[in-house]
Amino acid sequence: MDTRTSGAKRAPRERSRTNDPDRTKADIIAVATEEFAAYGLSGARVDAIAERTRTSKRMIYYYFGGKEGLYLAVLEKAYADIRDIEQGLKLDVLDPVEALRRLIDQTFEYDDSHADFVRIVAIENIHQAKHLAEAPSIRQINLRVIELVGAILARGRDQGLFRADLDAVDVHMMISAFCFFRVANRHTFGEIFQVDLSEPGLRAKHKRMIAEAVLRLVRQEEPAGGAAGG
Amino acid sequence: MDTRTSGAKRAPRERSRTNDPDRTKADIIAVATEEFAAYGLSGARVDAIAERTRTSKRMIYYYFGGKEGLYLAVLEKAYADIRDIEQGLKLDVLDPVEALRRLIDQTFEYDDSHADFVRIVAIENIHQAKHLAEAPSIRQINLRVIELVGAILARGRDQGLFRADLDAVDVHMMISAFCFFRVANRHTFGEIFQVDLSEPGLRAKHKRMIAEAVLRLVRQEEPAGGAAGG
Amino acid sequence: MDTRTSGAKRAPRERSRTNDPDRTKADIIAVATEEFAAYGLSGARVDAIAERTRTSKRMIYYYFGGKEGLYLAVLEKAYADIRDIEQGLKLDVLDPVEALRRLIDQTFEYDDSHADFVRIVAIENIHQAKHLAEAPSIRQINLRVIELVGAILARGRDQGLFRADLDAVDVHMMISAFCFFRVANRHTFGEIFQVDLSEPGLRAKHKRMIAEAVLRLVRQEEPAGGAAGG
Amino acid sequence: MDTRTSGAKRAPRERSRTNDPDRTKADIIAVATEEFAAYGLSGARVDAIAERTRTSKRMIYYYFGGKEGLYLAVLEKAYADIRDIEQGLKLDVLDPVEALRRLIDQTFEYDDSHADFVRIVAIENIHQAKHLAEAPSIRQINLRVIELVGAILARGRDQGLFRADLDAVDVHMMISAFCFFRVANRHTFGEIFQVDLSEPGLRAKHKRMIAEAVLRLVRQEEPAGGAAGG
DNA sequence: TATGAATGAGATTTCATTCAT
DNA sequence: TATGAATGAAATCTCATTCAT
Repeated sequence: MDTRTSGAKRAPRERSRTNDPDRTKADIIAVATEEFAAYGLSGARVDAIAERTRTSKRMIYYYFGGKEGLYLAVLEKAYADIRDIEQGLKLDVLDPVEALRRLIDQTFEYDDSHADFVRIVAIENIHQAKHLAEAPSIRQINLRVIELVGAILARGRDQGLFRADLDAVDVHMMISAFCFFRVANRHTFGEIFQVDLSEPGLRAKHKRMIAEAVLRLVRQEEPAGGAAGG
Repeated sequence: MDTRTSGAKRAPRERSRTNDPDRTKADIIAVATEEFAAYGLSGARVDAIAERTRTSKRMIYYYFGGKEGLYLAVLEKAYADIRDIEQGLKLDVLDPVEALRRLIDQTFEYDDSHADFVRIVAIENIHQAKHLAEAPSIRQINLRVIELVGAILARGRDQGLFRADLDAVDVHMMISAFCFFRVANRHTFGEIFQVDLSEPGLRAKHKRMIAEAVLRLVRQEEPAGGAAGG
Repeated sequence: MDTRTSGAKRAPRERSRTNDPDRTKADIIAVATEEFAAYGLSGARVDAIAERTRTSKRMIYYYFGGKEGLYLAVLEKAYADIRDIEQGLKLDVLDPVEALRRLIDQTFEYDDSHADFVRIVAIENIHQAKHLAEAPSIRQINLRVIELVGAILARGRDQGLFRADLDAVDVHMMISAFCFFRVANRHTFGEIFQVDLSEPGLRAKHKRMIAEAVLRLVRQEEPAGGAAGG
Repeated sequence: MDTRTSGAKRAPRERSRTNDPDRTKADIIAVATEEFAAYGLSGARVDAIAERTRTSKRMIYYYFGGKEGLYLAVLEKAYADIRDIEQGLKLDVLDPVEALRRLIDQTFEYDDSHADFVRIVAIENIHQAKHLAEAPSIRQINLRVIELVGAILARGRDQGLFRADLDAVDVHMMISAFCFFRVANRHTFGEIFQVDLSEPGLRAKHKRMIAEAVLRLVRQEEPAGGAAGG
């Protein structure tokens, strides 16, 4: 070859060659999720990801095109994973209040046990959701939760239990805000106020609190109520 | 990859020898705040900050020791700025309900109009608040808000208006969570649900909503209430 | 700094620090010209260029932005160098035939002694002149030669010496084609026909030949001439 | 940097198992010719070639040993194709002037309609014809044109029409130079002088011009001629 | 004969930081 | 106090090539 062209000098392999693309890709995504969650998009290192993978750095480029492509795959996987959980909640067989409480508990538990997901979403917001904007598949996944909330609210309203001036997006944001913040801002909040938000007692208290807050909010006020006046 | 395509390209200011260290430092911090808020700690570029500064890159090292020192200064400034606002709230002359409502409004407005602060805090959480941990001054500044909430809650409890099982940290987190999430997660939330959270109408609705949610939550339930039962 | 951020570990310098940007840039361009001429744009290696430079690879990016920026600088320099030569030819004091002959000789000598220039131009043609298209400064430089040829042709025509149906671009192409080909295609031509085009005797013969060919071509044919008949 | 932005993106052909080695090889060579012509030896990508081929990348290595072997095959094919054209010219039945004119026209047309050939030769010169040097078969193929020119010149000389001091290689170079340059340097020349050398009118003019130039050059000067004197 | 997965080696480029003045 | 030039180290990415089937 041209004296200036790189030529691959073969050396004995060390890694296990799977020839199973899906497994290879899933492996890379799993490792990358942790790295991106830990250090952010800019802070994560392709080398570091590759090192913890069953394959080599080269495969990241082979399958994902680059660091940003890998990040996008991680983002998609992170959002896709939620959908599976939402299935089987059987919310429609519960009365509205119970259904809403169950959905809140579900959200609380999910965020609490999926800190990586919470961090990835926080990171995507730092990037102004520009990757999300280019992955329309992700959107559909998440719209489902709005349908769920909307159905519960409608039933509650029909039964005269819930007020009519809040819609599904408002309520979902209320729920998400609390469950998300508790995990995403755990470090600054804990550092400043010297509390450990993951401590079981506090965790349980907050789980009750968010459910109560949302339920009190959506409940139809008795005519004589005055909390909102002022 | 280019994670910096978005973001306003501002023309570099003309440099002039000020010989006013405080002004120079303040200028650097102001520029750096925007850059860190826009790109994160790892994503921000010292070169980019220096270019937009009135002085040269060397000054960043002269005054702040390096990128991380500058970030720390930005972080301290971001938290310190809140204190000014808390002055003059005169919460103690208001009745508990009004005082709490006022504090909530204040938090809502502050986060809404200080997106850079919100983003810096989100970024610091990505880094697990390890810089915050080394800046004890920040902690003290922020503990004040807990005192304020605590005083309001105590008065309300004394008057039989507020329940006794929630403490200041719980309530502060409730308030912060919503106000913060609305700004920090604006991009992913807006993208997924196709809503513009900064739209004035929605903004006003959410401002009312968070106040109502907190007030309903802390209020002493009438004996016959049953919404929270299950 | 962040545990994941690269930090520069200082080591004693080895290279001579000039602090003379123009000299540094000129040095890089000179080396790069040889490398690009030898291996083409894709074939040249930034590492190889840097190694032969007084400075480091980093400076190539500092001053030229990247490999392609450096190539563009090389291209501009290559074309700019011709202009200097064209000055001082004093073609206007010679009679048309002599002026033309002198210009041809000049072109012949230039291409012959500037093989790198010839090769760079050949390389730029491989890239379809897309870099040239983005460097309008280069164009102006070269238009001058057309003016020179045009003036000579006009004078010759006025004196009834030259024919009127060939314009400056045609004649310039004729001259360039031969002078350029002799250098650019030296290798394949020499290999196939086993001749050394740089051998002094052949070189002199071809220099005479191209002058003669052009002069015979532009000369006004005697009425009875029949070379063009067929 | 992307040196590949230009160039047609063709959809990959559907692969089918042909089991026809010659056809497979010819297919690969055809695709490779385009790629090498478009990007040069270093610039062409084995992946890109393979993608546009009817077969897989592995076949390139199976049949040609590697990138350079494939390039060599392309080079050989490019030169070999000329031979077919030279057959059937029947130059020996024409008088010397007509024969020469016909050969010139032929060269002009060939280069004009085989830009890839021209580019491959230019590329091989960038590499100093070192591949050509190792392919003696190519040499023999091309020597034939020298015989043709030589025979014409000899006949012309015998008839007192042509001068005696130019040999076949000189004249062939003269012809080649012009025909080749017009195609090879089309891009820089066109860009600088803002002319389209492939435009039919200019093309026809240049075709006439090169024939005239060569014929005038080789013709025996009348004793009284003086244009070449100085 | 044929293929998609996989890869070592080296290429280009970026970045926080420091030096000479 | 201030600056523009300069840089080592490491990051991202590319490429010709080969393996397992």
